[in-house]
Amino acid sequence: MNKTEQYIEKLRSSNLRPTSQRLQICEFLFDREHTFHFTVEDLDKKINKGSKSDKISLATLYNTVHAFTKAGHLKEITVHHDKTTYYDTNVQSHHHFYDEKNKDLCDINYNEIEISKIPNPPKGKKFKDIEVLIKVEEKK
Amino acid sequence: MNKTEQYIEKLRSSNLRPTSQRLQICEFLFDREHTFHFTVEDLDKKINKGSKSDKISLATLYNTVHAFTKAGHLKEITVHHDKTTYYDTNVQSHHHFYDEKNKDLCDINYNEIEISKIPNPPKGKKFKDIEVLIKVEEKK
DNA sequence: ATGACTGCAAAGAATTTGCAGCAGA
DNA sequence: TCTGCTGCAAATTCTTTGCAGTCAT
Repeated sequence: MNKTEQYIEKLRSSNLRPTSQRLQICEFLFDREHTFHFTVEDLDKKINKGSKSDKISLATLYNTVHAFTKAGHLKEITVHHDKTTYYDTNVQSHHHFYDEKNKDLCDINYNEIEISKIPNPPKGKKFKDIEVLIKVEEKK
Repeated sequence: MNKTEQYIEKLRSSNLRPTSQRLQICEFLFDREHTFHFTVEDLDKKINKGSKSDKISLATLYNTVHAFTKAGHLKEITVHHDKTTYYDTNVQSHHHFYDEKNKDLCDINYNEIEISKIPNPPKGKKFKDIEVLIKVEEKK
């Protein structure tokens, strides 16, 4: 099974029609070795650069990213003080280093952080997930 | 020294002129026993409700909140999946519980969470701060 | 008097929405 | 054929900016 077929399968299994736009986006997002962090604007710039035809409209990029997130193929991530939403191709629970100045975001594996003490959730609530953001800055 | 004088002092010490708007905002934000989380929109709604006169313009609210944050009287906080910026009157380093559904945010003291293992920052970067967000949901 | 501050309205950035036409099942 | 998807443009939401008038010092 080649890559394109895999993407078609991925889409089908989430009840998403494998349109050419979505396949193009899949290729861009998932055909890479490492975790990838991006914003919709990044997608727009990278996918729609150059060739005048073949542009994928912003609305479609937003639609697709939302659909992928809902389907569990992408994960929204929180970045401090930043109004634009970032997405992560690493959908497993994990943490991040973040350099606010350079907007430099870097994954931390779940098992690289150990939390030895955690408070009880407020009344009537139960634990769902934990996210650690380690803010870093350049050494001078 | 009464409260108003304290606020005037607070402002003066940050090189901010104690205007009537700023004092009004101080009173609203700091005259409370517990930590307070808010957005600029909250401020607008709560401070500008009712009385037709005396309204503080949105621009001034933004200016003031920014000035207070810069001066260290407020802290910007990150809330997952939310585009509006939240501020916290608790300016010490601390963590949060967050219920995404109800947008319910709750402080966790710094010492209520203990992290026993933490990875080394990426090359050329040094540790600055750590923020833990524990996502919770309602028990059913 | 002289800066700083306020408030309006306009501009901006990021995202969403409505809808007509197109394309995959 | 029948929904779902795309793309355009307009609308929304949150925030910032320019600037003239006002206020604190």
